[in-house]
Amino acid sequence: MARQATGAAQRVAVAAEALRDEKFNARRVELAEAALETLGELGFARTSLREIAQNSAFTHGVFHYYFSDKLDLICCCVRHYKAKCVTRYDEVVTTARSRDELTEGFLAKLAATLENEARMHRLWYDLRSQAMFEPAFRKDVLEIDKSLEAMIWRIATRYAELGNKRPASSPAALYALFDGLFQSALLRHLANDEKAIPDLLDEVRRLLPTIC
Amino acid sequence: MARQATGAAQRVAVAAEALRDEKFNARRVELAEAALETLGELGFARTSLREIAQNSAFTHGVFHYYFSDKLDLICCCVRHYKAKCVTRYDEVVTTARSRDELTEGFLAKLAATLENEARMHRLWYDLRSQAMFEPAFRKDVLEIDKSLEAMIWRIATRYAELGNKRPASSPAALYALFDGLFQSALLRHLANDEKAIPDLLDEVRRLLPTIC
DNA sequence: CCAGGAACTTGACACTTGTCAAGGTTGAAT
DNA sequence: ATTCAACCTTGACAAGTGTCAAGTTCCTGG
Repeated sequence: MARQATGAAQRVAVAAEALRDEKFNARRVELAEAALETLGELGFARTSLREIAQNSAFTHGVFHYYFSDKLDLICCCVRHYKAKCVTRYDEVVTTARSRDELTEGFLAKLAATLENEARMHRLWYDLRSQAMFEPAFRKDVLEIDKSLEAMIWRIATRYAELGNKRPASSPAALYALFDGLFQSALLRHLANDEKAIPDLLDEVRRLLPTIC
Repeated sequence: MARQATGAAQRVAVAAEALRDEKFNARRVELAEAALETLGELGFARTSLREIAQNSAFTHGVFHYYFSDKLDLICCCVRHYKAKCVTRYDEVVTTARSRDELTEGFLAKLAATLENEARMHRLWYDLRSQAMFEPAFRKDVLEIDKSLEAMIWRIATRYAELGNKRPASSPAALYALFDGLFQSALLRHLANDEKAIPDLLDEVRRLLPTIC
């Protein structure tokens, strides 16, 4: 009976802890999301915890309550960013019924991303560069890179499938190609180059038929 | 005669000033080169002027004598870096007498660069990302990017020429492809992935015949 | 209702940062 | 030999940094 009571109490305790953990994690994500605002605005090098706090509804102390240090916070940001990014084109891929439909859907999303989420993406490129210096970032960054490669691969294989073909290059090469084009377009777009987006779209439109 | 004397004096003064300018610029380059050491080691975000000074033969004050501020110094670094980079493959391109020779020469240089100059290249990617946040960097970075694109294009056109063909893609796409592959390989290499370099070489070897 | 702990705020700390002014050193022209 | 400007060093300054400990508020279980 004592044992049973203990068992029940333990179960309750475990459940309570799980709940607390969940709440804790939800808060972490909230804070990470707030941090991403400032990081996207200023970049890694110029962003301090106090600046993050000032551009949010939180005080700078909370961040130390939920994160062991600055790197921990930013790692959490990077991981959170991933979840939002990696499925961006999946709807287009699954709904497109022809090559043209897929092409147009892809291009439209590409343009919209470049237009509306430039800040988040420049942060991604910033953090990926930071990973070359800071080992703590590497695991997460490499993982996200793999996910993005898979994302591109899903598009390419579907595109090939719709033409009864198979992609002519490896996943790595295709990702390198599109990532390189996007990165260059992003920089030009941020430098107020009006032709950045149309040039990217033209390039991709021309390229798609040649990769399969 | 007074006019002649003035003219001569002016010519002397102009020459003296030119000499002074040259010396001044030479010193700037010296300082920039010293700064590149530390920047390559720590990255833009973690590099301070004092750190740069401590890892060099100079005191931190000199840097303010020769540069108006930190951005000025780093811009000078970027510009100086460019000159060293952009001609890396030119010898291979001009001496190669066959496709195979060009391929092997290119791959060898690629591997050597990744192995020996990883620090300089991660700095380049860092600064290119910084340019997305810091307008002051954009002009130089975009210019260097163009030069690198031209460098890749020289390789591709020569490779095509040696097979009596023409490149199948645009300069922008080819640069995006190789830059993307290199960047990914660099990150993996820095993360101690032993397969980073061989994987890159395999990929490029497979890719080259398909781009022309 | 109240004790106690979780959640959060505040202010202080030790340190680093970019910048600059005041001074020293050097070398060449007079 | 003196002078003067170019060159460089030094030390100080204010502003900003990450971190943390002490205190406050709030909420929930008993």
